[in-house]
Amino acid sequence: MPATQSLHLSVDCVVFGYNDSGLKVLLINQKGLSTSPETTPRSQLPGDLILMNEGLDQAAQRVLFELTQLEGVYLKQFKAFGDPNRVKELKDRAWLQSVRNLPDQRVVTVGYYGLVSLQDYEPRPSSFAGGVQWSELNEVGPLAFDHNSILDEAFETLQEQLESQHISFELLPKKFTLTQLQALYEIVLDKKLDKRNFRKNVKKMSHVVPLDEKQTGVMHKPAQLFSYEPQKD
Amino acid sequence: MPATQSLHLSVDCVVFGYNDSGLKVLLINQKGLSTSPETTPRSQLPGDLILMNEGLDQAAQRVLFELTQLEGVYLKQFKAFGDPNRVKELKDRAWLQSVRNLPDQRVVTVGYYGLVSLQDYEPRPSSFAGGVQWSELNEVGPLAFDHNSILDEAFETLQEQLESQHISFELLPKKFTLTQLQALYEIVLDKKLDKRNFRKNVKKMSHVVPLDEKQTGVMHKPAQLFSYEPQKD
DNA sequence: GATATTATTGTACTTTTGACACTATGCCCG
DNA sequence: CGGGCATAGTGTCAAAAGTACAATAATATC
Repeated sequence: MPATQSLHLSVDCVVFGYNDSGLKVLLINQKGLSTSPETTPRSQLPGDLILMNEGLDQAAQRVLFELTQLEGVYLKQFKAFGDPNRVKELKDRAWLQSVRNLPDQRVVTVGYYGLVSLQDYEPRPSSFAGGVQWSELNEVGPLAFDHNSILDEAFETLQEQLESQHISFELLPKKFTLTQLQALYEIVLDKKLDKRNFRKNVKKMSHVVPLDEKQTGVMHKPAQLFSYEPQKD
Repeated sequence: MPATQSLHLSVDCVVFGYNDSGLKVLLINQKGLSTSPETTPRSQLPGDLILMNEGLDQAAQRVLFELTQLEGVYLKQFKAFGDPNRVKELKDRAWLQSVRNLPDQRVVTVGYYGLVSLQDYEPRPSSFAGGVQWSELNEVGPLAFDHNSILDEAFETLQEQLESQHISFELLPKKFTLTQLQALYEIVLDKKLDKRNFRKNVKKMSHVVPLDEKQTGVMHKPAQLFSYEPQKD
């Protein structure tokens, strides 16, 4: 008879936030405890153990809300991470000991990526325990645990799914211009796109509909606003 | 302080097997215990709890081997299933009670899909405890737990990834004909393909290389054999 | 009203996709 | 050994999709 299994299960959320100044990722800072040298608090992805009576998607929503106050965010599971030593590194022990009943327990985590428009979800950073920050994607330093890998895989998933899954609109304001949409594509896919060809393609998408409204507050020709209509298609 | 988390983690493998007679899925039969009416043993996907010191991929390989003797199979994680009640249904209790120390424990499972060629991996069904069978995909009856959903999602994943991931070759013998490759595509994608256009496309794939060898044992013009060369591309 | 700034639009070319039917080869059998 | 059978193998044309490319239009500011 095998030994009784004993491990923890968590969810970790890689929340991407977008506005005209670029693509960011939401990180939280581990609380205090910078006593010893190699245990200086690091940033990490918002994540925590799931509760006994909640599903995984539900856990991701709850954990994200509890840690960052973000609510109703588009979240999608993308991969489980289960290396037996993923929380065993020295650098992470101090923090684990400060928050877990069983800090030595193995933890398997289910990764979610999340998408928000930084314009609609006005970011309220550091409003919570330990601090919350939107960090420029390519300025993310070393994170706790294997969170750098999780972040990388989440971004690769985003790149793969951006076009096929109608998710780009989750990163934009409800009303957006085609220039904004194109800039988003260029940043996520990391390549320049031709403006006229891009617009030709968008016109074929029945789920992107023009509104009777134009951009305001800009000092040049205001652009047509569009919105995403999921039902169509 | 939250209650200590206590749950089990398993892996479940949806192994697809292919030969000229179609696409099958590997199921195992729950052992005996058909005492009570609604607890007649059902088939299920090969799966079991992970061990404390193994990774997820490793667990999937081990569990598959222990339950079905299949070794070295292409396995890929596709989704975690964590409904809190996924192992709580009445129909599944008898079996759980017969095999688990803690039959009431919540179980989250990580789903893997697997691919084998039924020609190379000569199927040795019912060689093991409780019986092993290759079941025609559309003749799968009600399975234990949420295994029907897991199977469905695995198949959808296979359909989505077949073309982009060079995985079709895992379902074919090492040496295969273009007709076999096309038949596989037609079955997995569930649509007829044009022979000439299909071959035109294959010729563009540098990882599909013709061998100096032809089909034997057929009573008609023997076809050219091809093989998959992963390094190219 | 001139200027600055971004929005908006079309065309020619290339590449890819999709529809479609006949000839070739090897085996079997008489 | 020749005819029949079964599957292998191959090319062309039209439509659609993708790609490169630049001039005009609308608004705010000064």
